[in-house]
Amino acid sequence: MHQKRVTLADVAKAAGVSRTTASLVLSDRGDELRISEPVQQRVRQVAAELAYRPNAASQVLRTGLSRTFGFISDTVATSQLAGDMIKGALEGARRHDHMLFIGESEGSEDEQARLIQAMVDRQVDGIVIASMFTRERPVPSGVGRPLVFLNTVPAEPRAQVPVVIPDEIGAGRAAARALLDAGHRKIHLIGAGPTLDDVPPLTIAGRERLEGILQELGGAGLEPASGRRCGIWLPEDGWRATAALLRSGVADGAILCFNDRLALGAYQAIQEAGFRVPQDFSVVSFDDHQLAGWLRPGLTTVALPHYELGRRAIDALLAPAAAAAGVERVPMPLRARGSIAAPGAAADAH
Amino acid sequence: MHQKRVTLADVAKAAGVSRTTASLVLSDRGDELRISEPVQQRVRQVAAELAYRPNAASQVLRTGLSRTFGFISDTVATSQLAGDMIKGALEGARRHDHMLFIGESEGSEDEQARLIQAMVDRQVDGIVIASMFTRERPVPSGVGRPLVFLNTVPAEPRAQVPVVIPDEIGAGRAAARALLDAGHRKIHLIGAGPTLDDVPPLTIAGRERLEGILQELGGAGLEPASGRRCGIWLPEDGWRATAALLRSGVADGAILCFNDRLALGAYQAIQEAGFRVPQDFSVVSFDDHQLAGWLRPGLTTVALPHYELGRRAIDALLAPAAAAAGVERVPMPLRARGSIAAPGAAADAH
DNA sequence: AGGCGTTGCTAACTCGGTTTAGCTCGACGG
DNA sequence: CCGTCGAGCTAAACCGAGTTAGCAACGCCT
Repeated sequence: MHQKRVTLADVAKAAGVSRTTASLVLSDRGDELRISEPVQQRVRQVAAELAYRPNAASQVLRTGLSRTFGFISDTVATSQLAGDMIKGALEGARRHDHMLFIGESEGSEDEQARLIQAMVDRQVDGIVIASMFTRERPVPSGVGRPLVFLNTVPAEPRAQVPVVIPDEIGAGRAAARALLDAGHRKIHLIGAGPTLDDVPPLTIAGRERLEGILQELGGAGLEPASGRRCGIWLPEDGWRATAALLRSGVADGAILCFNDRLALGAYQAIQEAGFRVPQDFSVVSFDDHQLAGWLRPGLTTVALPHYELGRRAIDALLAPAAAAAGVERVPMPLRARGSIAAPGAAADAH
Repeated sequence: MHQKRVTLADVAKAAGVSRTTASLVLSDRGDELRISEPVQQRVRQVAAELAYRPNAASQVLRTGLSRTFGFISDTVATSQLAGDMIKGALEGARRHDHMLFIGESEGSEDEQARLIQAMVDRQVDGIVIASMFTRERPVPSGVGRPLVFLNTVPAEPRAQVPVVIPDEIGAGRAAARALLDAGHRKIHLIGAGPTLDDVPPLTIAGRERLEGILQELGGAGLEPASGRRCGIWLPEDGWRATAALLRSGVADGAILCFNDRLALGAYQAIQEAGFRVPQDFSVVSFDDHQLAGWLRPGLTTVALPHYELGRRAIDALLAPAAAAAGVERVPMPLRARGSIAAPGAAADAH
């Protein structure tokens, strides 16, 4: 099956030159080392005719550079979000003419260590350690290659690792601002809040989104009208919290969900209670899950820039160490769809 | 940054033996080539103390085996389905102690050729060519490595490529059977049908699912009560088709959607028209998108076994060529949730 | 004529493993 | 006392590139 590959020696022989000459020409150092133009042309032509391709293993062995990156995430399958992050990383790798190894640690430090080891054995030029939701992780030691944390914050405060994370505080502000701009003053939080103490544990996104929200509301002299913390942010949690909110007598206003899955639950509860989005309730949330575009009406949401995150993480691997160390916050853009209306829209319509 | 790695020569010197001996011991050929037990122990201990790791590039160069597979899909990000497939492939690779390169061709044959080239340059031991929805693709030539088509059918009928695809016909039967078993006789198709001519172009899944449905209905002496072909299978298409169905006067029965996104649209149309799932309409579909578990009621759907597909594709890469050539159909299991009830359930409830 | 610089190319070493062929030493048989 | 055999190990070749040091031929200058 493995047919014989054409080697540099084959090209050299066919072109009637030494391996050295062939190597120099094909790595574009021919001019630098004064190989005559006719010889260069001949070598190039022969190489093309024989469809010569250098053996990467050999280049790696000699140069120590593999044109390869590693990408380790704690879980790949959670959603298309992970896919987008990988997609961004792939594009980043492509731009630098690298290939990408991927691995999944399932959250296990042992498995992660195994993957790092396997990648380092293969001489990767750098490794991205990614999480699917923003959280703290210890920095693996003794890797000996450039390392970047993606959507992940080093557990050690003074760690010298470049970090790429979404700007969740800005996102919180943007979500709140969208509702304020529409004229809303009664804003109910689903997922966390109303105060900074009411945040699910371990989630950095939750805390920072809430910070941003409170900042922006505070700037307008407001506080959340209510807030309900959910331990996990699944649709059913959003449904439950929203149903409780409606049962408490709230009949209109704005609902700010901490992610799109919660918002799906909110939609369901609102519809089941006979209210409508956006006439009775404006809804806004975070993530820009694929789902957001599928709901009726489309869900306005602050997008997690997964693609950008992936791409920038790869770029950070190649940045000079001095420039790279530090936290890069990638902006989260608002995706306006149809779930926000001015308050009182339902009354106006009558 | 790249600290000096410990090499085999270092281990050999520290253990006071030759590189040959160290190599033999560490590749477990020590007994075979009669290296004495004390020497073996010393070599192993020194290797462990120095944290010796063989340089994969060098092994690849010598042996031609890289312990690496390639996985090329046409698109990664479409949904978590792709993620599951990759996850399965990762698990498959892990079991064989391989790493996984991934690449995305975006549907371009040129880009795919580039990726194959880059992977072959890196001496991968095999390549999986995957599609995110089942379709025909030409078989790349001259790869010189084992190749497996995943969720992809060779355009050339006589191509010698192992193929791993989901059993869509069985899935069609299972979906229809689930409705028949609940007592339904009036089954409306959303996405394709009512006859085999009414299938969106290029989608093998559509044709085969329909075949299975028609087979199973035919076995019960039935035909679809109606069928609506949709060019694309997005929620909005499902919403439009279902809304049209309801406007035509249909007020109860069973709706069989060709995928979960269409089913989401169907849910929306049903709810907006004031009907309920499953009391007025039973709904069943295909894919087991994450969404299916989030809907209220949960959507009963025939799952695409993406994880299994990915895993088996990797296994097929390592199967002996004779055994591997041919089509492997992976079963699609029914995920029963709450969207199917007996017909007339709404009337009974009154 | 001899020395010097330039042009154009190559021999030989290197990376870090695997593998083949063979060497050395002691025991044993005849 | 010599030859043979097996145990236990190693020298050296090899995989396919990149890289360093330097050689041969030629022209030019003095």
